[in-house]
Amino acid sequence: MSHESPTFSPLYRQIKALILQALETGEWRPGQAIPSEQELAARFSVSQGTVRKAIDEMAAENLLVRKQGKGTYVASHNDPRALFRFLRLVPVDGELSSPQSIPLDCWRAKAGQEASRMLAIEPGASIIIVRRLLKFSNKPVVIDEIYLPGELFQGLSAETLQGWHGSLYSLFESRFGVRMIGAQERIRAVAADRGASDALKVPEGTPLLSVERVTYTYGDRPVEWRRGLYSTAEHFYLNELN
Amino acid sequence: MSHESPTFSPLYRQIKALILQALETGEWRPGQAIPSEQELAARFSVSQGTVRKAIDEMAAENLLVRKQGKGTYVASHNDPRALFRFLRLVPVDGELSSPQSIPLDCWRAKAGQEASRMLAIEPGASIIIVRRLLKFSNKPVVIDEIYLPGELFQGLSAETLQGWHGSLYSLFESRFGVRMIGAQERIRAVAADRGASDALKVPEGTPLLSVERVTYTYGDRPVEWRRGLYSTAEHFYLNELN
DNA sequence: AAGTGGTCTAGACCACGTC
DNA sequence: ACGTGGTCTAGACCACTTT
Repeated sequence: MSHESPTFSPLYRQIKALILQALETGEWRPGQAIPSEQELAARFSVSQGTVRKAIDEMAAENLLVRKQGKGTYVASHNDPRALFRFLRLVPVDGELSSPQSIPLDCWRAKAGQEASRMLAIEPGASIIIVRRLLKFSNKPVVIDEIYLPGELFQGLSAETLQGWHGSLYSLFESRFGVRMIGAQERIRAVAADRGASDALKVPEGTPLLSVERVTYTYGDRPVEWRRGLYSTAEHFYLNELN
Repeated sequence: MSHESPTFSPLYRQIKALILQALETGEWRPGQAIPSEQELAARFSVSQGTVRKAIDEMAAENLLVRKQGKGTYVASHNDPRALFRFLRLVPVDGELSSPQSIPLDCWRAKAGQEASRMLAIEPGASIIIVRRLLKFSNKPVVIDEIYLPGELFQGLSAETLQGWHGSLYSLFESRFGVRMIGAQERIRAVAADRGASDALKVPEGTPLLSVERVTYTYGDRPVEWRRGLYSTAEHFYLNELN
């Protein structure tokens, strides 16, 4: 194996890229087991240790999940543990309960300047906008406005959302084959306007968390842009720094 | 090597614990190089690969920093790269500039209920309280109130803070031997009270981010509790979700 | 018993930084 | 030239799950 200098990429990263590619093309689907390390080693003609290192990195990135004695699985948003990876909201006191997602609106539009920049699509391209409410213990806590590229989410409608019980990302994954694997959130404090005050049942002007999120799929391609307003009277945004 | 079942801990974790212990006792200090993998392998009578795996984990936890060709170093808050690991504040537009820390007050007190719970010390134990302002490009952006266990930070005074140029954590590390290695932040939105409005030069009632942080040293021991109020007019809190 | 991931070892060689 | 971390291999054995 020759290791040419400027573009040197170790073997295990090339293997990683190949596995990634198989995930992207849907050869192995979320929730399913991928082939064993031995099989992959044979397939790619490398040692098991090299496959192992590739998988190690992907497990650290939450793309794969290892289960000793069973196998290695493609991570899925159907797994309830995955929910709080993207929703870092915790009640001030009391147990961590699962929220209920209530779709309010869903319509099509053309991408404006901001949406086109955030989603890396042409201005004027088709987008879908979803507004939805998140309730914890039957109390409204988050109001979200979500922008999706129309091309990837063809057929998404209010009815689709109504009929789905589970997280949005598990819907996107199951119905549209779009897997969210990372995101960047920009957080500020804002005053509740009329709309937010109505939806969240708080007085106008109440300080709220504004959480702007760009979500990425494989290859760091942005596929969702959303803005959430969080009522932090009884919840807070929890962040671990390591 | 026998691997008794219920309390089984792999060898590389035991090595990790030993290295951790050496860090804790100050055998190797922040910024310094630790012995080479070969030396450590000899010292602990294991293979280099086992030491390597222990160090891998500690590098992933930002306790050690590997530098190919040079050696492995103890992570330090003197390293300017470490600053934004704990200060996730980014200007809306413009370059990422380093903030200026301006100490306002520093006094001793007895731990109340909340401080004693957060710092895991006895109620009534001695604590030190610091108030300080953070300026970016000479504009006030963050006002912090910081609670420290008096026992660990004996001799910390307003003069100490005045004379220090660098981050607080690099001061704590250099002068008091206390290394911050992780933290948990609870974020909410609040309205600026009189004090915050004065310090941050914003109208009373302006929505601000309230960031409560508990910071941990080795062994997950809490050693700092602080509350910051962030003005998010020209900055936002940036969080990466993976 | 068989198959999976997890650990541990030993040795060879490569890439990087320093002397 | 030398020492450091980084990669790759091959083989042995352990722990966990399923058959």
